[in-house]
Amino acid sequence: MTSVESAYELGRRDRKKLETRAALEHAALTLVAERGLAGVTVEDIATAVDLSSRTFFNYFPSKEDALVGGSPASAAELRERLEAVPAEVPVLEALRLMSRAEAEHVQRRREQWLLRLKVFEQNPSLLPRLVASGTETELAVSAAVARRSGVELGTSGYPELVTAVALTAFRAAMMRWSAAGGHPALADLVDEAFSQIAAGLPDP
Amino acid sequence: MTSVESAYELGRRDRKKLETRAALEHAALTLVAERGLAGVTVEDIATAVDLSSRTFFNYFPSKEDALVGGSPASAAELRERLEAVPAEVPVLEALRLMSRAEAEHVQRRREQWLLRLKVFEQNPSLLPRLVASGTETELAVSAAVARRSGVELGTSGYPELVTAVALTAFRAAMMRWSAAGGHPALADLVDEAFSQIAAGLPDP
DNA sequence: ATGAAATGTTGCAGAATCTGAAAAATCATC
DNA sequence: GATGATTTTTCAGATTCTGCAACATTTCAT
Repeated sequence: MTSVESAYELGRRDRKKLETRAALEHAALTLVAERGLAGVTVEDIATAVDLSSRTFFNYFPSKEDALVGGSPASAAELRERLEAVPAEVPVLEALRLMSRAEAEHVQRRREQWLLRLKVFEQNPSLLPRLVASGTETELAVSAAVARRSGVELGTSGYPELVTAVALTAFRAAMMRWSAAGGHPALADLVDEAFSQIAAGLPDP
Repeated sequence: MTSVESAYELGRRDRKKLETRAALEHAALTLVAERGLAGVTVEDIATAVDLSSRTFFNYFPSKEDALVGGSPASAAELRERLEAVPAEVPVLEALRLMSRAEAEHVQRRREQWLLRLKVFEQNPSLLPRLVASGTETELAVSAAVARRSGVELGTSGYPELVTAVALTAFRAAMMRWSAAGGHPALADLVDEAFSQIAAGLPDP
């Protein structure tokens, strides 16, 4: 819970910064959910939070980035979660545990994530960005996987492959979760996906 | 080979269109490889092919889309390749065969794809787009998978998962191929990735 | 061959995105 | 409170992208 604890130690300035960022994210999501991606300008979003549009760009490089928001977790957090799993645990299982933890984190921000995923469904051009946020983390995670499995990055391709597949499974579970209105427990869907993968994805 | 055969039947107009499109793609790739993404404007690209920038936008909605080019294959082509595989073949194996065919197609355009992948490595902000181009196809393929495996889309999540994992494996193989300078046969790398997945991604 | 229809290309006007630089407001600290 | 650091704002400007109308080329029927 490093991130939460350290939040207590922030001064007014940084607290406001986080607030502003969250407010912009929220405004962007709700506005785009209402009017669609093309129906909302950065100006609109900024005005909704009573800020100048230039300030918006101090927080996000583009309109789309505000919708993606902070990635589900920072690369560092995921890596920590992975490294917290004992070394005897097989790699895929370790990635499952990491993903479960992440799933619970997402579920804690249930409403926000369902809104986000809904926006993404309605504006498919955004989907790439969602994957993009994973791109940075994918590197960090695959590096950790390489260390754990004693394989060098860029040789066998194993760390890259397991990592990519694991994150893909996580994303698939999120989509399914969203499509089901967020009713099932996301962690269960994650487990299910990993089970199928561990079994080699046999015909159903 | 439907696409090739039908290409013979194109009139001058459509032939020119394809040429123009390819020329724009090529110019975009080489220019960005030289100067970086930010160092190239749409104006530059259009001028390099002696077209107005307005015409550029008749072909591609954005600079980035010109770099991604036509996806490795159209969704329809992939679906056809998948449907060409006998129904008795297990789903994952069918997807492997489909990916192999695609790999050979990419290898036939070796230089172009290596350049593209190099540009993507140098401009990580583009990576999402590469995956994006897969997004459309992912839908078509998962629909075909659903039909083949007799499962409805959006219920078990199985078609979506296998499809996503298969395309991920393909992408991982392409990255590895690119990192290795395009020397190994892409089809072999694809096979290897699918083997590991079929085995449940055990520790190496 | 010729003319009408369809389609491709271009220039222009204009909205929206995004960046740099400097002034103005706000916050931290002493 | 005064001082220094950070954030927000204003402003100018480059670039991206879209609609529209004019013009050029290709296609097709005759």
